[in-house]
Amino acid sequence: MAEKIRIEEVAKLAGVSPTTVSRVINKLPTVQEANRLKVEEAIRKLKFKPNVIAQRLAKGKSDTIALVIPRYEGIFFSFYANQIIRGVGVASESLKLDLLLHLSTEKSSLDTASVGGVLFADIISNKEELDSVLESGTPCVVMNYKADDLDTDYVAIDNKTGAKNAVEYLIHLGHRNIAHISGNLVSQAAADRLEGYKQALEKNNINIEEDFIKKGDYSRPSARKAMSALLKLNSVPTAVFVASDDMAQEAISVILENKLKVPGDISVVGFDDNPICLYGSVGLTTVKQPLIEMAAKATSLLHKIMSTKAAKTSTKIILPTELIIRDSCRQI
Amino acid sequence: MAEKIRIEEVAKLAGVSPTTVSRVINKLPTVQEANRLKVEEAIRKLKFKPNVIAQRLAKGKSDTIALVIPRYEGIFFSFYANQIIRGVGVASESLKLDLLLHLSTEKSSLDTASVGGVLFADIISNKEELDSVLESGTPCVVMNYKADDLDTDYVAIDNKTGAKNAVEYLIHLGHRNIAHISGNLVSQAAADRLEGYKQALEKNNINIEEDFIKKGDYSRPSARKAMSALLKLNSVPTAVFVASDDMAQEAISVILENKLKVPGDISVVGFDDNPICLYGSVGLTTVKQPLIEMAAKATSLLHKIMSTKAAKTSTKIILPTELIIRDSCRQI
DNA sequence: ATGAAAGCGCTAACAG
DNA sequence: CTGTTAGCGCTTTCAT
Repeated sequence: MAEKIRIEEVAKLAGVSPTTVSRVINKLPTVQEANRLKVEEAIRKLKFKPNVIAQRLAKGKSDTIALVIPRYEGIFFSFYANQIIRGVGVASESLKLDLLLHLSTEKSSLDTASVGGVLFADIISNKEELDSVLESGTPCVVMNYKADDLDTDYVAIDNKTGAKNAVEYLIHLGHRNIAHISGNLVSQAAADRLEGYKQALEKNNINIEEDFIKKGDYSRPSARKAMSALLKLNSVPTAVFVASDDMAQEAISVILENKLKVPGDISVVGFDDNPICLYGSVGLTTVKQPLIEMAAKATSLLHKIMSTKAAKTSTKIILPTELIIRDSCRQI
Repeated sequence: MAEKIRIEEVAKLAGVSPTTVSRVINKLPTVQEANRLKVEEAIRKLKFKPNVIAQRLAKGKSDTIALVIPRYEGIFFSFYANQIIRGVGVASESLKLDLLLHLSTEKSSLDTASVGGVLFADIISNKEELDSVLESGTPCVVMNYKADDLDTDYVAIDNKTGAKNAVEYLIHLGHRNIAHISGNLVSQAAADRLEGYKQALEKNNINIEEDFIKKGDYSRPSARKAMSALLKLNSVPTAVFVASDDMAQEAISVILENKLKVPGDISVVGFDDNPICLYGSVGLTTVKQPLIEMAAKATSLLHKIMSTKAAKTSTKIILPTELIIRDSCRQI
């Protein structure tokens, strides 16, 4: 158990006041070179480490950011969450920010006091939490949710256009009976993808058939159920746009189990560009979203907000997606 | 920007001293019921939230734990890391501990001052970090690394027996030419799996052929290289035990690309029970390791250590693995 | 059971 | 450029 040495001992050893030591620690320019050297020497000798907690209390601010992820299984246990955690983890590391991981439930609201800023990974049934953070005045950036109604900065993905492009690709391939298996519509992303699907159809004068729209929740079982239902329709679709790669993969399994071929009988497009879809029975055509980039941008934006005391500037960033064409779709 | 109210305002409103308010907050029993009610009422009215930082400084301890993950790509971007983060995330949530995610690099040593305890997710080239935490006297538990030489508690997986069981299963199926593609041997887990492989062979009087042992690093490319080399051998093995499912999946791809069949020509066993192997061309037989359980156990162990000021008790837990038999191995 | 006073370890305002 | 003096907001002896 190493003895805790305080700034005072360092000061004594260096023959200066605690204040001067503090100045050295915080790299303030107003310290004579000679003194700085003495202090640094003393710090080294004593193996002094400033107590961060005391620093935070005195400075009244923290360089810790919280990443809150809805503790909604479908999202927390997903490719999405993984990417976000990785992206934010790496970004905060390089910005020298401490990262607090907070799995939000409906009640457990984040304690903003210990944190200098908050990053929301999507907003699903935890809007009150966002509100309370906003109200507390803590700097905040939300990801993947275009909170235009709220006074907060965000970095989101253009889900609507991504979905639209995917469906138009299918249409250009000659498909007209295109189904959609959605994600959980409580998430804005899922709703936007559904909307993009509809817009593509409308734009190309294809009737929107409610039977072709099946609600999933991002889970494999829900995709299985949805795909099975689609297969039982009188007129089976020739293509299906699925709101996640994971669900797309499951849909393909169902199709195959029913002795149909992908893309021979049914074309499939996913969403995510999850590496998992590289190793299936057929390379999945999908919509790639820049999750890591979104996470990195959000983190550095938050950092900027935290470090400038400037008046709140509303930054709203929307990142584009990219259609990745592999082998799961065919010309009709 | 909500006004920051302090304990003093609450005290005033309730007509008691700050001390009493503090007692109520900390649920000390020595407060009259009447006063407690008044204080609680005041807290509610003022929406008072104690300042955690000040609490920490005053109490001299923190209920934040750090999860340090080696920032070694092969591990950070793996199924392993995911499971650990999830396991620790959920466990710490329910224990009301704050979770700090720390990606350790060789230099960036964790600042133990702000943290009440530390969890290490494996030890790879960051042993000095462990040492420094240990030396600081901060409570600490390491996962997946049997640090018997160090004075620390740990929760690990019985990799050796897991590997041994997998290889013996292959032997019982009649295989004698069994190869191994290892993980990165700087990790103890990979070394143990290799050791288990060797022990199984020895126990069954099968010669250990160095040509059959290929060193991978948990990455897919390394597995590809290893499997290709194996296929070029004069006597190609009839079975291969691979140190991770991800690598096993890649090995299978290589085998298939060479017009051989799994398990027809070559049987394959993986390690992890990564869901990814459910959806490949063949269900992968694998060794399941209780990662989530390990994470949960480690977290609660750490919590116990942190909350009891008792003398250090050395707890060393080793969790068993389970062989999951699917379709990638055949009788010979 | 309760309050006054003294810190926890550091930073910030203000003189000098 | 440097030291002195107050705090940051809460907990904790120690009397009462």
